[in-house]
Amino acid sequence: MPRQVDHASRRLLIAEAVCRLADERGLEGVTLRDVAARAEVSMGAVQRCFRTKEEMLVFALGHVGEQVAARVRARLIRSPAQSAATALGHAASEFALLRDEHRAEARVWLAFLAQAAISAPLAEILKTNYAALEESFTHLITTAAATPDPPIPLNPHHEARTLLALADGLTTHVLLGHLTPPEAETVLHTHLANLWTA
Amino acid sequence: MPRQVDHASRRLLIAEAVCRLADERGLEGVTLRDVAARAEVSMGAVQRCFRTKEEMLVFALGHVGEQVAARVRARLIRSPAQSAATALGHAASEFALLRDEHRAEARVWLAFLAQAAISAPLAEILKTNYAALEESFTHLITTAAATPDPPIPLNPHHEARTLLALADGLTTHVLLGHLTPPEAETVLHTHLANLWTA
DNA sequence: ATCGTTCCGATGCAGTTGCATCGGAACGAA
DNA sequence: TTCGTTCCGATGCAACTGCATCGGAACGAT
Repeated sequence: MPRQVDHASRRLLIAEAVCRLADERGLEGVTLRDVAARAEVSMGAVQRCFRTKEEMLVFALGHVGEQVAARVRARLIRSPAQSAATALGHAASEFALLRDEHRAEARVWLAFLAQAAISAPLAEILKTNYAALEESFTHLITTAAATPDPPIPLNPHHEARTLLALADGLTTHVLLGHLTPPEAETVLHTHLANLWTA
Repeated sequence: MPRQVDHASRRLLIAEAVCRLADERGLEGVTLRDVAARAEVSMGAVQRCFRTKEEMLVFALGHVGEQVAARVRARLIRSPAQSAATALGHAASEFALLRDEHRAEARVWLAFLAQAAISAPLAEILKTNYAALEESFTHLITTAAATPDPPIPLNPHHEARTLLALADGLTTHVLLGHLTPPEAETVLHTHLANLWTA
């Protein structure tokens, strides 16, 4: 066996570079040369890891999706939630990428979102991610609605969709500067609060 | 006075071409040559109307924004609303671009949204558009909340923001195929219905 | 008819792009 | 060590990009 290289970790390295570039200049500013430079590998290495540019982008999007999902999960575990309702608040707030330190991630997400409207493979990945998130939210809402006495009559699946769309919209509006992160946070939490009092 | 050309209408013609291309291939697939071909003018003509490509894109975005705003306005006038509440429902549904025939417009909107995260001039235009929409919604909500007896205690400005973000998120999710247009429509209208019963 | 101005379309150009190619370095097996 | 395989980095290349340029067509004033 000749020289062997850890492809998996190199792919991750490249995906990170793609994200940093997408954050700075948008997805159309991502070129193979720049990615290679940013990842501090040669272009040849990039080409060996991914046959085409699109393959690289698809992998990078998958990576971002996992990061977001992981953060939501981590948040749920870290604060084991006095109640499902607060857990839901934490998860939604985490997903909405409202905090400044997630601004880069949010921009990458938006860039991929727009690209997915054109590229079917990207859209497929995003759909999978959204479906998973929707299910998580549905589950939390179901629990939260059943907890109090009397239970709150809600359509969990439906509310999960609402929450997901609202969070996405808020992320976008914060990125544009139409809302500030605290404003968006307020909107999000008021919406959740209204759920339990409706 | 030598040969004169209607610049304004030509700019509109070109903006339309930009939109059709952005719908098909995304904003990064929009090149001066293709725009010229699609608008059935020469590249020279495009260059005379807009000094740079960015200037062209900015104008095109302004055009789209006006179209959307005009549709919302038209909808409000066409059905002079038995109540402010139903008027709001119509306006929001119009803005969310959920119907199939607005799919192209929604894709263009999303493409510009992503670009605006990179380009300050584009972001400026979008912010203006959103601010105007937010004010319209605020006004409608104020009226709707004051109509019944007793009045409904709401923060109109706040609810307008929520509605705007929700509509945007729904548009995105429909474009991705995560939701179908009817599903999104249901989410939107349920949210509105909950407003008046909260 | 002639002129002067405005506009047009074609072409040129330097810079980038994604991808293909290839000689040689790196490394494990013998 | 020697060989065989795998990987690497540089380079090449055709296509495409936005923008500049320019000769001439179109057209109103004279």
